[in-house]
Amino acid sequence: MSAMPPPLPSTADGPGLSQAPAFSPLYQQIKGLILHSLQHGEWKPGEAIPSEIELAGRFRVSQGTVRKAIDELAGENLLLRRQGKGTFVATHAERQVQYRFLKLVPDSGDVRGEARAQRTILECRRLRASADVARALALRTGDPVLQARRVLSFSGVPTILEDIWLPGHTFKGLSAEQMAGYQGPTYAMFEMDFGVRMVRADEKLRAVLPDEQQAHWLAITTSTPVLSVERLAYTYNDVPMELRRGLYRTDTHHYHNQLS
Amino acid sequence: MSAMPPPLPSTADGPGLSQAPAFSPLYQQIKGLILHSLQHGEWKPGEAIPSEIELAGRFRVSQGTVRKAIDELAGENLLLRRQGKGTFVATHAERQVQYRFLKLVPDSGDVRGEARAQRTILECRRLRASADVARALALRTGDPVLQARRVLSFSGVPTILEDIWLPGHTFKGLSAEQMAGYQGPTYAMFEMDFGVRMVRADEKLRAVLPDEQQAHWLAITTSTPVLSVERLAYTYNDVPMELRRGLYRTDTHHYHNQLS
DNA sequence: GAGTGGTCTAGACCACGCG
DNA sequence: GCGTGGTCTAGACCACTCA
Repeated sequence: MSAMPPPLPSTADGPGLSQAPAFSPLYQQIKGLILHSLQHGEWKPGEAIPSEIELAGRFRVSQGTVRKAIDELAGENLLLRRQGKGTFVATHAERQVQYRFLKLVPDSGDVRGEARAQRTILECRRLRASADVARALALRTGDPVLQARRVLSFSGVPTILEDIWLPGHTFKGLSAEQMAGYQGPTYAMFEMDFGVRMVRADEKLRAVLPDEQQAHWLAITTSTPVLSVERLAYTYNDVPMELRRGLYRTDTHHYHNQLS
Repeated sequence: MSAMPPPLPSTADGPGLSQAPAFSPLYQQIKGLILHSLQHGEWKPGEAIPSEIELAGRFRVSQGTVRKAIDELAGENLLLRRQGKGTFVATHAERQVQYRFLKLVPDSGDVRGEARAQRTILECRRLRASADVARALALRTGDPVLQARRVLSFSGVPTILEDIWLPGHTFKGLSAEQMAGYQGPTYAMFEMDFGVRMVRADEKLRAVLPDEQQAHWLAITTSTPVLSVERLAYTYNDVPMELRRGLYRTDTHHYHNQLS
């Protein structure tokens, strides 16, 4: 006999969901439901989601349970809590967390807001996925993909040369003008124009020598080592959505990583 | 009139602590107290700390408040929770999180437990801090420091060459035998023998060419680019405790980084 | 079965932002 | 002054570990 009636004892489901396996705490199920709404664009990047109390009512759970679900989503940078205002869908357009995935910083001074990058689009075309690109993006070889090549310069110095591959299906209609013209992070443009939000990414780093062409675009010699950065970026649910292969000059910048 | 008497209204202090500035939640103060005990070795790495209920009693707060403090410390990898068993002081000797700070992984297969590193100590001596080393370790130029140089090999292939600088005062008596003989992570040895636990670190990465000597130890040519990794590791309270300058071969391995 | 961490609830109050 | 998130409490029950 329980003095406090738990509306959803153990693995039961009020909101309309069921699990088979081990045991899923209520707040995890709530988290899943919120995640589902995020994926399906019920609330757009930058917008506020309903208040904790309202969500608690909707899901028939206590505010504390909703809170724990939101806490985790905020910890994963999917939501952003602002005391006194509400909880918001995170976006790459935020002033504070702009270029969250770019770990290259100038050797002197850490002020990233200072010298903003200038973009030069060298190429932007649609083609068929090669075997390795297809594998990375979970496509089939020959599927349509978009490829862009660009140079990022800081204070007029070309510093990053990168190739970007995107699934052609999702990014239908992306143009060089769009890549060049948008003010702010490219990932913010992806959110605005294609409803695709990059949530996390894996990077593989290597030291390499550039070939003739690469050296040319970076205004260095072929005997200047550069940092090769291969990034695979994911949207919700661990779906890979972008492959990037970049070369970073590290004579005036360095790649900064925080371990904990 | 409050129906529930909060023993420490707002910024008051039960456990014996006071703040001047803005406003410090109770659980933050509790966190500080636990942190203090960790720093002063009240509980050693690997040991269990008192149960939540016991700590709640000691600090005269509710279990929930202690829980939130511990949650944050666990999130920072200072504590490790194990359901049914207790909460433990984190250590670099844990099987699962061994080499947590080493981000170099073999290109094929991610099984880090497989091919364990073989250490070769090339050098281990005491000397006086140069200006840059002193600045990094928050010492004064000329202060005693320990310096070690070693090669890490995987499957017999020399892959990492690194120099390590440590404050001579704290690591008095560290010998080459100790560096070479210890089984397991070097950071675990630091915990055991010197009571120093590395808690977080910053790394700066660059692509460089090795000089003659470096190339020799890594069994490569001077025209093979390598990854330069400068690491500054901190113990509790953001006190810098170790400077490492490593060169990583990236022909068979890569530096893996997870962004989120 | 005792003890530990993990979940869930309900309710009170606080800090913050904004009209 | 209201609404939002943030803190704190007290208590019940669940899941896990180990003797």
